[in-house]
Amino acid sequence: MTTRFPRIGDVALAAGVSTATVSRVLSAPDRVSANTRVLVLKAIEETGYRVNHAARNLRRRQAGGIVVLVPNLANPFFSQILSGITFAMATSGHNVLIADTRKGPNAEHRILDYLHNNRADGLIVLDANLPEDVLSAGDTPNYHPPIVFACEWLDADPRPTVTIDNEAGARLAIRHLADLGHVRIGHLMGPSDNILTITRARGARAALAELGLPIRDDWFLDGDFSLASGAAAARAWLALDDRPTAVFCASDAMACGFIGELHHKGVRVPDEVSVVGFDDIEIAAHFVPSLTTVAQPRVLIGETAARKLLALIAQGRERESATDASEVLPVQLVARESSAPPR
Amino acid sequence: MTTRFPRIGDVALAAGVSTATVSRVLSAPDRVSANTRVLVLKAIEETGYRVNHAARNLRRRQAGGIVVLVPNLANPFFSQILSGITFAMATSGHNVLIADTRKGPNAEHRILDYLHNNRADGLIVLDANLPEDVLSAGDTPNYHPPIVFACEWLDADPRPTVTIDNEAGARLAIRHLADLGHVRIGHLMGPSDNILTITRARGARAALAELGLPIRDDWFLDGDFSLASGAAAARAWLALDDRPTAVFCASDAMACGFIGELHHKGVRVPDEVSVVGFDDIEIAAHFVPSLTTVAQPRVLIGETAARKLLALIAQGRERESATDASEVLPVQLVARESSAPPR
DNA sequence: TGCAGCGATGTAATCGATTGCAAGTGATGC
DNA sequence: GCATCACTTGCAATCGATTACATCGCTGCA
Repeated sequence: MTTRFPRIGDVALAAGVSTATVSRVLSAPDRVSANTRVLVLKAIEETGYRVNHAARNLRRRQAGGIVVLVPNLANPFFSQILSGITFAMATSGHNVLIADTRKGPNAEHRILDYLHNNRADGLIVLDANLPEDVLSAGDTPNYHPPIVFACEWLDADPRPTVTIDNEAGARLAIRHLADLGHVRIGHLMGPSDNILTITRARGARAALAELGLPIRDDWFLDGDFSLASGAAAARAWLALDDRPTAVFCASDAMACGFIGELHHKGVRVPDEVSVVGFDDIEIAAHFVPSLTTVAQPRVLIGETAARKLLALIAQGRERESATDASEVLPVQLVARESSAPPR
Repeated sequence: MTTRFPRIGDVALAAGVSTATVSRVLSAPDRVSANTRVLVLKAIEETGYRVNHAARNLRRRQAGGIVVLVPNLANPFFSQILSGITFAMATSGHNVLIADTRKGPNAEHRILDYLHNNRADGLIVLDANLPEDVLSAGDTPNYHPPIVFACEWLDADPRPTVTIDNEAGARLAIRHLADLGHVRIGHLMGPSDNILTITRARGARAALAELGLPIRDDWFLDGDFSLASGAAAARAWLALDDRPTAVFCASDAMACGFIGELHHKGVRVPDEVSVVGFDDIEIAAHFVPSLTTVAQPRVLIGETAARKLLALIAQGRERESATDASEVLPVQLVARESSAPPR
């Protein structure tokens, strides 16, 4: 507390140059001669100088950070995506703020705060099911920083997205079960208004149709991606008169909840019913039984979204505008113990 | 892009007052008369004004955010702690930056960046196993923002901590197993240099001693809190000539990995061995079998740590200094299927 | 009447870095 | 020998909000 932080002026003094030169060494080193550059760097070292980001951001008219909107931080599926994002952002010097859109009081208010209060230079949205007005580009468009959607997206929205091929993923799952010999295949879905739910269910239906297998509405169970909803679906499955011999779940969490609850009720997987998940979260390989699932390149999704956002931010500064909107990354089926031929 | 953001001056103009008054309405409303206050608020509404945080932070000589250092974001154990932290911080207007200390390239460098580069007004550290120098208070103490340790801590460090009673938690687990009739009890530990590993192992040893049960070094298995290390420990357990009939694992993740691997090898839990975990992560209740474990009040831990940090930050500004350092929160045993009387 | 005291408001300096513009230097070309 | 150009560097305005200090008007009391 006794000594102040060194300012850029202190460095300039120590190096015998102007503050402008010090600043250039920091943000445009090639605009400074090699000699003075080492001089300044030595002075920075000696004084222990650190840039004051508030001052830099003020002058540069930027926020210095981006915000990631996550529907549920507790879901381990997202953490690897975040990993990819922070990795890509670290090199650009942007802070990464993570906001859980569902948890905590007045979550919606917090998000609007991020959106409008120029706290962020850009947004990565992993939750497309936000209240209408929150993401509507219509009102006061100049107040909105650039947005990239990842994983989820809004259907007729022109903004860039980074997604996986959900229909293809669902097809992989259904075909895998069919290949094992299943002909009675059900699907445990996510929340009905969710784009992932829609596309995965569409893929599942399409695959069933192609294979000439029955598509029965009572075999399409409702869930919300959570463990608890998987358990609830297990009870619904047990209550069916005429049960499918295999269930494709739209998330690994639901698959785990489903299997866990069945186990409680004395039903064995895959002996009595095969289960396939979606996401390949870390525990999938360690579950009992280990979970057959559709794997997503999560780190890559995060990295790609981050890079896209950085490009948009840079564009905004140069007042250009042209980004090829969407990127669709591949998925992969990982076969494990939870799926087997029907009895 | 055409129109600039309204500045505080625009609001002042619209309300017919000075910028000082507008600023006061925003940050000290009672220093302004009720009349002008409504006038100013209306003007803010009309102009759509938002404070520029960079300018505010610059003038107030603060960073406007705190950083949370997490050892592994992918571990769902941490997300609820983060939930508590963000909740408490939202009301204070601080941004919350989350940094994974283990993942990504040059993680250490990133942390030092946070620490020294006045990006943060304070730190919450959930990972006490950082490189020595990173957290050493010795060098250039005035460069360090206040730090609160949560969950983990450094042993002879005077800085405030928010923890649980790890020894008591371990005792609960051991006693539970003993109550079920187990006399041959092992312990799967975390990384050897970790304070949680040390205290939990100490509690386990103490409980075994009190109960007059054998304490055998070959029954203390090595792990690192991860799923994979739990699986490895299962193989180690299988390789023992003389096995314990129950294993207390220092984390739920390891317990799941342990059980999963045993299942692969055809060993049933709890029939052939009972397992108790630690943490009570969400999946514990849904695992097969559901996991007996020691539950921590995670949201409370996060909230408490956040409040403590805010107090420290406020203190720093007033140049006082007096915070009662530590807070120890209670734990609770949750009995489920993975523990049962020995055969 | 005069003055202390208080509440409300305005004036202007300040936080610390960035950057447009201009000036200085030396090299190159004709 | 002079104009031109590239390259470095410095000067000083600027980003937008906060706040110490000054001012003003009013009340209440001696």
